[in-house]
Amino acid sequence: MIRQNIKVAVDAVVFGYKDKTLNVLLIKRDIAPFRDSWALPGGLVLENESLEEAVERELKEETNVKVDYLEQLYSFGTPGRDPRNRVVSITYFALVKPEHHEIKADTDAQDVAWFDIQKLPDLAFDHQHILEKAKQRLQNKLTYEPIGFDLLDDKFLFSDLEKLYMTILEKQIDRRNFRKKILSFDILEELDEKVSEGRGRPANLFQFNKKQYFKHQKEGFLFDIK
Amino acid sequence: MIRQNIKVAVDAVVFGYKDKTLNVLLIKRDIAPFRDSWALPGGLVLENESLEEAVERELKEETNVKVDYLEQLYSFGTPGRDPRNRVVSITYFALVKPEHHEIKADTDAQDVAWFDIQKLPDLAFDHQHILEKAKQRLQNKLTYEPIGFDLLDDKFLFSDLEKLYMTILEKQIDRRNFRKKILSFDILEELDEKVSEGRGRPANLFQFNKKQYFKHQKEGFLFDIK
DNA sequence: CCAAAAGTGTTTTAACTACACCCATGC
DNA sequence: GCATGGGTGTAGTTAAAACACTTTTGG
Repeated sequence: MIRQNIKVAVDAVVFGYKDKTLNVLLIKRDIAPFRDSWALPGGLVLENESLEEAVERELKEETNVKVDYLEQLYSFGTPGRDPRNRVVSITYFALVKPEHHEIKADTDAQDVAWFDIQKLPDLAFDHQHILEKAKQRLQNKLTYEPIGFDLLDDKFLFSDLEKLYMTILEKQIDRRNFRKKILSFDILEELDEKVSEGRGRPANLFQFNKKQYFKHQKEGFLFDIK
Repeated sequence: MIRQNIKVAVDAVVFGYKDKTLNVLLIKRDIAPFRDSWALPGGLVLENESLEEAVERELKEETNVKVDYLEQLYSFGTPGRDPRNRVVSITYFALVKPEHHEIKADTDAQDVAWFDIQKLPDLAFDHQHILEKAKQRLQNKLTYEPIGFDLLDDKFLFSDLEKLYMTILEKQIDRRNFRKKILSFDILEELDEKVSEGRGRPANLFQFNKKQYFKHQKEGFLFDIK
């Protein structure tokens, strides 16, 4: 067998929706290279864990975050992307709901923080590039899968969902058409609870019905928001 | 740094369209494990080549095929997927035009062959699973990117394109609506050449105009076939 | 009663679907 | 002249886009 000394790592782009903006979870590196730079959470895969287990372990260790949605994003393996050794990184795309935001730095990290996607610091390695790819995935995915609900609290206002779509897709959306479209999918439950934001007419809370979504999906229904 | 002994490989799912059927390029393994089984072409990544270079090299070595389209598919890394060592495989999705079909077995392979996707043998490792994923990618991609042209000769009949779509998407398509739709994209050139298939009215040859496609794409046009 | 956000319907426009007959050639 | 595949248009239906006023609350 050919002698090969390539390391395998995982990195995660974790998105959270806070204060009406899209945020990414970053760690401040405590070791060289790129010491004191901000970077995506991640690290080497252990001998006997799956790739997903590696991501979840690293996220727990480095940030104390447990994600609500996780899927593989892309693998990066250009020689030289890590100045120490050849490292192939399998990257993941993750979403967390606001209530899980009890972040805490730990292993190999001096600090952990959420960054508004519009106000990012310089990132270590090729992490800027990875983040771009993740952002595109998020934008695409939002239009054909109901992943927006993994960024909101279980109970949410329709206006929050709408703002989330506008923020992430970076465009204006007509309130009436949007509401009509989403409601026509029959995947939301309107709760008998109203919330007042302090001013204006109180709004109704809604809840995503995942079972209903899977049921409709099996019957051939396609979630699709332009 | 943590001791880690995971190998990094690449594997490719290469699709070709022959005799009005969708085919996959497979090799017959000449070494253990799974000796004499059919498998996807691929192998370990060398120390100083990129992942794409590794795929292209392995395809050249094992099958003598040079692909017309290549993109990353997915990475598989479950412990135990290779009985020898832990191997993480970064898999690729590739398309070849019919004229490049001069396949030839070489390194580590007793044989190379095209298999009709409907008549596949048992595959080594988790290659069946990888192939499923590739097939889904092909079906999806065909509807929102003009990759069908990478499976046809440079000059083709409209009926070939139509049959290709029906074969891959596994459904009937209305000839008139399909032609109308594709032509409305303004990405095909109708050539002044007719071809007779032996019987029936001779048909016109068409050619995909990639420049025109990129131009329209920049202007916001979206290729989309239902 | 004023400001602020929530809630709601109709009309116009564009895209998709369904569908059938004539044409050019080889034998 | 007949069998075979190639080429074309229209009407009906459905989904998307555009658009403005009324309601409920807090201060």
